Amino acid sequence: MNLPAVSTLADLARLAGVSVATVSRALAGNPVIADATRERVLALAQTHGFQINQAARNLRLKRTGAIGVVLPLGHEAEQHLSDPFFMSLLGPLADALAARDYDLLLSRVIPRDARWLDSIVDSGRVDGLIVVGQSNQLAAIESVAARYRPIVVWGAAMPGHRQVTVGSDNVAGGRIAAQHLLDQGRRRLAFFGNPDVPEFAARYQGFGAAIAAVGAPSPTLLPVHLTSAASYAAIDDFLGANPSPDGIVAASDVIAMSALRALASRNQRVPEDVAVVGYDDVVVALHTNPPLTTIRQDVVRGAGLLVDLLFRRLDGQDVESVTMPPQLVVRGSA
Amino acid sequence: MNLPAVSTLADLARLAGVSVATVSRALAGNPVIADATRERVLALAQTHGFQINQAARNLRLKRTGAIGVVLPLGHEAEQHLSDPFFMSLLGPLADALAARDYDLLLSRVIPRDARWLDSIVDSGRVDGLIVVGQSNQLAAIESVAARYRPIVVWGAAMPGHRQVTVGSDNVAGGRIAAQHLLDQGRRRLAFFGNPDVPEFAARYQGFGAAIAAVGAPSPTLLPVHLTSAASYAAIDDFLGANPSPDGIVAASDVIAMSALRALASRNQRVPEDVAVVGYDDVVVALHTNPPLTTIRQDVVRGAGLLVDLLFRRLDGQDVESVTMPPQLVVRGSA
DNA sequence: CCGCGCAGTGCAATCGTTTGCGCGATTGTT
DNA sequence: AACAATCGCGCAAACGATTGCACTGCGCGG
Repeated sequence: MNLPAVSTLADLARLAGVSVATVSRALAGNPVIADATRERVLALAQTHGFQINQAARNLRLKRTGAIGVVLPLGHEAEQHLSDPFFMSLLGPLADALAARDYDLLLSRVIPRDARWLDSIVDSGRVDGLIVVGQSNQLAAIESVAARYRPIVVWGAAMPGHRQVTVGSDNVAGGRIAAQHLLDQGRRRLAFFGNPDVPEFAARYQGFGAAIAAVGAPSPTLLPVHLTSAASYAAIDDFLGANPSPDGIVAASDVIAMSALRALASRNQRVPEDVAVVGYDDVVVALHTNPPLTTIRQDVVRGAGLLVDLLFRRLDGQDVESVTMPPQLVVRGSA
Repeated sequence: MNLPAVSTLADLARLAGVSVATVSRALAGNPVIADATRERVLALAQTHGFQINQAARNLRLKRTGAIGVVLPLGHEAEQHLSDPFFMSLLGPLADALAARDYDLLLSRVIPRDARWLDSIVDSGRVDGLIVVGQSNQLAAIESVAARYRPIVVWGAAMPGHRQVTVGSDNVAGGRIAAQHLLDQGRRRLAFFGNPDVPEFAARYQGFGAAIAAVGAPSPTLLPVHLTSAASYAAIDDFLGANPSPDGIVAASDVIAMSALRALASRNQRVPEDVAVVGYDDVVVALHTNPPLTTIRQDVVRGAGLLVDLLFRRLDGQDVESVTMPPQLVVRGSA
């Protein structure tokens, strides 16, 4: 069958013997159209594989039909790919946006000046923005959030800030991780991670609180960077220069993996000599040796919430940041 | 300064005291406009931060301004996030497309029927398609490529096929990996990976050829799945039921990591008892214990080439598939 | 001095949808 | 039976940019 391509409402209107306006309303499910007419139009659209022209639609509706998803690479600009955890948010985000008939416009940005976010917002290419990770760009995000409604952020909720965030309860996560180590009788604990990143700061805070609560010695903080090479070097140096802790909480699984490697190279057994807890439960956490005990964040739910809140904001609603409970996944490393 | 928002060509035209047409031409750099006029318009656009309305522009130009990037999840539909290697292509792709002023529309698809790709192509939301990974969808891709020009694929070049591909030379990669093991005197080799995936099949082919060339015993093929859980189980079963190989080439780093873990649980030392070579050099390959020896593919160059070829096809040019040389990265595991 | 060419600009149609408004036909009310 | 209140649908004006064509002056050759 070689049907003539029907690519516009006008084509469809001609076939159905009605006006363009009627076709438009029929497809939109506008109840003012008679059921019989609607069915006829819908059937024709179906058989001819009609797809509406989004550009025209968006123009008329004064929207772009796309949501920008931006990955700020604030720390470690030289690293050309971002955190595996953030990448794992991407898939679920794509799905959640597709479900609402919005496109996902990906851009990853190395912030070079203070106005990088402004220029994305003002580009007019997106109807809203999802920022994945606060990185060290809290101020830039905050300044945009103050003037631009449709923006939501994956990260830590900061009291007093205007940005709407979705994230797991990092304080609780840090506390749970520390508690897991304390429960095993470990007392010489260390935290590996850069507290300039807000999420990490919160994890460190919970970590410290749990330790203080049981009166254990105050922990060590090693502010390692996120690139593999740098973090490994920092950790290796640390282990060489200090008496080894008997428990480590890493701010991310990638850091935890660096720690595992550094410990192995110094013949420290995990978990016997040193227990290690990661954070994120990225796919490969299962594959380390030993498999990584870690704090899981629910990316699917997180992605759903991000999209949900974003559209509520587009609707003009005022919404609250959401923090989800993290979950301890016990494997071999602690 | 509180300038009135200048959001359309008409606004700008009013300010410049010219017509909309002139502004349009000035911004487009059309040489028919007097230099003085062009400069004036450009200056005004600059100071008022004018951004052209893409929806209107795209409608008029009958294009969408977006390139679809699709990740087919053919094998292992239940896995909700795709291969870390493919994710690592995403960033460079976003950059390369942004450089040409195209948006990157992300969609990941679990192929449920034979026409999943057709429906993306016919949706009219994109001007072209980049398919990242052939998965087990070679036929579906081929059938679309036969009727739709602007599509390029990351994967293996298949002689006689119509799809234009960019990828590393998987046969060479497999050969290099095997050769590296053979050079160490290892002879009882195994390949872990599902040859239904074209890239993997090519790697296996090169692997086998290198072994045959030195007259070593013919290798074992274990067609493991890509999900972590399944691959670990399959490898563990295999190691339990068979005499252990002394060298393993995995079709991907993720599989290699499963292998490392399974070997560790059976107290096999790596690389002393068994050497393991991975494929892809994903970020975490550096963090395994021992660090993974692997075959690196150049994602940045690959992304650039994909975009390049795609736009050449959009231009109507005929282009050839490109295969890039892979590179052995020697670390601790082999 | 007339007319022709050309540089520079404006007019208006066009891309495909959405939607306020108006109009005829049908139905319901007294 | 007359009139009002629906109901269903079409007309036409947007949305904002691009572009073929027409138009206005000006310089210049004949």
